[in-house]
Amino acid sequence: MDQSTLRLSVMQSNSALVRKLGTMTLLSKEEAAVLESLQSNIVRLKRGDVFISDGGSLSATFVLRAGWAARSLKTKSGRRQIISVALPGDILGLHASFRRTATYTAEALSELELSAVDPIQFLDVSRRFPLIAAGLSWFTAREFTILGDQTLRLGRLSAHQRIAHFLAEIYSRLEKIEEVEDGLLTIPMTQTDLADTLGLSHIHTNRELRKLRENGLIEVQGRRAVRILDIERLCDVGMFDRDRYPEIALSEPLTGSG
Amino acid sequence: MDQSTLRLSVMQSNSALVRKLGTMTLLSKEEAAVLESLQSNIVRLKRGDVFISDGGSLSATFVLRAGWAARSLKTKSGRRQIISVALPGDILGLHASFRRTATYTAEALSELELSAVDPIQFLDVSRRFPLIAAGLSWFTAREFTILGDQTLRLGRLSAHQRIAHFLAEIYSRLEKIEEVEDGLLTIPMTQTDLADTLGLSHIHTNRELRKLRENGLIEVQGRRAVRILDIERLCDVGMFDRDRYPEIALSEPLTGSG
DNA sequence: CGGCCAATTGATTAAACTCAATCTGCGTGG
DNA sequence: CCACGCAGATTGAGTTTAATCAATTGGCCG
Repeated sequence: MDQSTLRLSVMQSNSALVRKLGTMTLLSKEEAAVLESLQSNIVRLKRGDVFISDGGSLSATFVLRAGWAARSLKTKSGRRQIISVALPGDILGLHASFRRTATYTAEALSELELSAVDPIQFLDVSRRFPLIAAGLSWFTAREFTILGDQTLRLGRLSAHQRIAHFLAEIYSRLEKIEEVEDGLLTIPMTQTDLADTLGLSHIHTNRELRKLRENGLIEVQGRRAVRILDIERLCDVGMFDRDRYPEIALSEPLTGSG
Repeated sequence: MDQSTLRLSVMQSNSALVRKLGTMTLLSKEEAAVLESLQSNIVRLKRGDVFISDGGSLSATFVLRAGWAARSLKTKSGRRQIISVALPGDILGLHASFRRTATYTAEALSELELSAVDPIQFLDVSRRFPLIAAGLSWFTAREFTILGDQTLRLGRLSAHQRIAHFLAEIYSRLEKIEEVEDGLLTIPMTQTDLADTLGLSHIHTNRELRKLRENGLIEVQGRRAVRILDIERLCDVGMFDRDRYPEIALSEPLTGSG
């Protein structure tokens, strides 16, 4: 089996994690199988369920198999801020083996399918399969980039720009996991969730969404879907750089293979 | 040499990194020496110098030996947002071995002493010394926590609260590296730097600082120092949890030692 | 048909920004 | 030693943005 065929088979895996890591590194069949086998302990949750609690103990690492989740924090006065949104294939609590206290809350934004993995297994697998270790580190680095972008968004963009920037980011991330069809994004967040992500009131979020609609940038389809009508202009409005999360170049040598 | 004596000697190391890691894991003399030896290539920079450039290539990992640095991003319209502030002992670009493109800019906030380390060396040392690997992962997790707090600060705190929260965080972090003397913090940031960290205009930052002064929470000493007069009230005002960055408990078993 | 959650709209208030001057401390060249 | 220049800090005035308060509407499910 040549490399492109292999890559194809990895991309067809039914594990979102394998598909995602497969876009970053070139996993062997064995590596893909190992990653699959880690995810045997599957849990199903409904919207609103909390599976990691800020300040509580974190005994497992969670792999998102289907659905969306939010990492969030609350001020002492009870206001919620969503730190970042996790999409299928993302990992939460990868650091569980080093710090067994959670520093954020994680909750289901939609119906959720996730697997709870003993964090020691991740360490073990990382030791045995350097490419997986590299992939996981790559993941961590990407999370870092996304958090940086979130900071820029909250600190230096207007409400209008924040929404456009966020939608562009989600578009870009969903695109990579083949979940965009003709500009249609299924976003299982309420406007209040969106507001809590963008540091806005839900009322202001509603009004600014309407402006994006009126400007012909997006079209809201029912309660949980948004069609991006003009991704170029959306990126312009939100000052979002479409090339910000590139795949790893397959020709690029992967260092750190030990 | 018993453990407490060993710990003492590590804490007296002249390398901020060794001191910092030493508060997290119990480093052996050999491990401390290896960490020291990594940092032989020392660079000195002056305020404003950029040593990592967003979008540019990232070929080294930098260890901050003395002085402060900022990770920042710019919007396309040129507005600056400081993502996080790095203090002595912090590491920038630890992911350089996995992603050789920088996703933020790093610049000196003060005169700076840092060492540029070949990222492969970090990988190599991590493989040979599991405790160091654990310490570095711990570092990464802590950076994550700090970024999450920054997000909460920008998204859900008022200008007044943001300043109090940030000062409390800095107090807490400086305290751990023995750089607080009787509440006095040496903060080598201009008010514009502070504003760019907190997502505010420098004018508003100035006014809110004055209010903190008028309320007897802080006292500004010259251009580059702030005395915290009442850390309890400052934490209350900023809704900052003083116990948010605890040291690792020495009795807690370190997993992932292989 | 209610009941409930989410979305929407209007009116008002409050927070933070921008623009426009000063002011101040400090270093430097004359 | 002093005038000058400059960057950073400070203050005032007016404007904009976004939050809050208060209803009302829309859709969906039992």
